[in-house]
Amino acid sequence: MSPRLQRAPGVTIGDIAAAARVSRSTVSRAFTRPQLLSPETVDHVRAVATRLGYVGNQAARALSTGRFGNIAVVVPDIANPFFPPLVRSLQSAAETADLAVFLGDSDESAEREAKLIARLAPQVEGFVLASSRLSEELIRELAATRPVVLVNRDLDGIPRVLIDSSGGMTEAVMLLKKLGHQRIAYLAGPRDSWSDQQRREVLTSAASGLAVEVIEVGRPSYAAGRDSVSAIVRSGATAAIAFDDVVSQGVLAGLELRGISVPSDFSLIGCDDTLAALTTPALTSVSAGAATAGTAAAKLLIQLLEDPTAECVTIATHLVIRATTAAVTDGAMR
Amino acid sequence: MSPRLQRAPGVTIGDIAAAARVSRSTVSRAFTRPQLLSPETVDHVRAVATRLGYVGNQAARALSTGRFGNIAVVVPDIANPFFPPLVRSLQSAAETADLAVFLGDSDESAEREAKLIARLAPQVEGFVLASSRLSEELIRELAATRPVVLVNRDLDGIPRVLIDSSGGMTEAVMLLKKLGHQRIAYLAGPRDSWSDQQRREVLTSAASGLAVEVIEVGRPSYAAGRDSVSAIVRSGATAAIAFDDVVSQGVLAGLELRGISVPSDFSLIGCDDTLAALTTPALTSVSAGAATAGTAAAKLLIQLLEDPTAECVTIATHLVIRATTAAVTDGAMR
DNA sequence: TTGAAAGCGCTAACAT
DNA sequence: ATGTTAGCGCTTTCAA
Repeated sequence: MSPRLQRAPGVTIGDIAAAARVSRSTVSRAFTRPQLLSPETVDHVRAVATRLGYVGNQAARALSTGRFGNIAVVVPDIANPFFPPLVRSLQSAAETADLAVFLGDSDESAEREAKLIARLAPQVEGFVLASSRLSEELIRELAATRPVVLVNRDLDGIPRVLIDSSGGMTEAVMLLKKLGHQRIAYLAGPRDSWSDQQRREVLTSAASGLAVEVIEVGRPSYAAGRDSVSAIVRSGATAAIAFDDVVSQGVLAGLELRGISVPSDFSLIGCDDTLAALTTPALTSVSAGAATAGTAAAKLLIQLLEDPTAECVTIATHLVIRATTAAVTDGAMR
Repeated sequence: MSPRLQRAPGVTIGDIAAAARVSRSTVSRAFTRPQLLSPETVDHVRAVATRLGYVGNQAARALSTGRFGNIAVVVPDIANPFFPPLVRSLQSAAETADLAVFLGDSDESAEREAKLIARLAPQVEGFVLASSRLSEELIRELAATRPVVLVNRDLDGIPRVLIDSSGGMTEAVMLLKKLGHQRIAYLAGPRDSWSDQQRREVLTSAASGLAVEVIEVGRPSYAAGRDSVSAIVRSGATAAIAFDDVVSQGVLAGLELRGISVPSDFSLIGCDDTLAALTTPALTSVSAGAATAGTAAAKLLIQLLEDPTAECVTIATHLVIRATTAAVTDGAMR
């Protein structure tokens, strides 16, 4: 049976007190500190509350306790397929702890992110900042005020969930090497993205014996990927790893446009495994477990709310091989 | 143990009043109704407030005014690519009106949706319910309480944004007919989805001279689409329209698996245009303008907050032709 | 084990 | 144009 929705005037503690013939403090205690009451009283009050469809007024509670029961998650672009699974699992975990979640979309802008945070700050217990574009200074300033959990941003001393690309990226490079590729391209993501920085590093260090051409695509998008193909061709690479699956799809389209077939003429690997399993051909991708990260971030924040001790959670990645990688056929792109 | 110590250290109106040597109401008015005050007073108070780093306490404001400055958007599944663009544009429009937005993900469950709503209700001005799974009764009960805007749910008298598939669906059928198809399949969505109901109706009425085979796939997913291919083959259809792009991708994969090429052997059309433009091959799809709907819903709700008059906004769809449709080659599937 | 009463920070009559 | 006062719904001393 579905819970009843709150009625227009709102059922207050006073209403319950009257109906249950107890004082308002007793009603309050029945919910917040039931151990102080006799079990019968607790049961009775709760039964009445349920019957009346009582839902605590968070604003009033917050005013009294300073706790809001809300958290906020801020992302650069909820339409980027990396974030929805993260937000989804985040909200699910928050719900379990009876926390409501605000969503902020900064549109990849540090300025909008700051505004969003300022707007939300007065009514949330804490923040989850995913792929934050904010300056380190601003983040530290915020973190000094209230619990903050970072996702894919590595700031020492601030609780964070890091999706460690190194495993998957290394596997990707190894695979490409094994398949006979000698020159590969990396379609790089935004400069201020921690994930991108990490991927660049891993790539160059794992690529011994392999030439890596870094191609900047700016804001990662399908169009950016598609348009980067001329640069890829120019580089002479026979395989590419893209910053994410969206870019990867764009590259795929751009290659097909030029008559370059994947995987027979060219091998392609994406990252994050967001679109990869949902497309035809299915994309080889570095799986990032965004959903896992969302849950981890929520749990970390919830824990932080009680015990403000910094922590860092790392989530491993691995390569998921699908239809877009193959051995070089004649050693070079046609 | 004093929970009050956890309250965020904040500068209050009282502090400003003392520092500025005016009453608290003057301080309040300097922010909410400055036209009632002398310009000098306003400037002075605001200067002091800024110097002290004053940030209004939303909870207190809400408790006093009954206005929260928050709205909530509830979706069945934020990971479904239809919703992120909607939520994104919704939040953007809300931001313009200085409204913060809560996100609820009901996981396709009416019960969880009701819980979410009950939890959020005491701190939001209004709701946007996208593809709500709630019973009509519960929705009406909620709508009696506070402004509610429905997306893709058609309840008379309740403000709603309807993405009208009929235009796009008709175009799709016409195209298929023109291309020489005589028997097409419709991969149907969830029974309780308004969009699906509308699509079925349009399909059967627009398909004169065309045999339409309706194939139920249950909860729309990639796997469901892929697994429905045997039924498609059995039906003898040479083209298919899928309930959404995710199903469409699944069908595409299933067809390729059986050696049936799209579009040379089979024509495929998706709906919603979510994944369609981001994949290779790009998918022909009935564009649904989810982002437009999000903006429309936000605007409708904002308008409703001032003038509670019901309204219904309809958003037209059209067919976007991409690489997955073509004329029948030999009149039947190989 | 329960009740009475004092605020939390703010806004909005009602005064002046 | 500005001050005074009374709450909003809840939690939490302090009493009983």
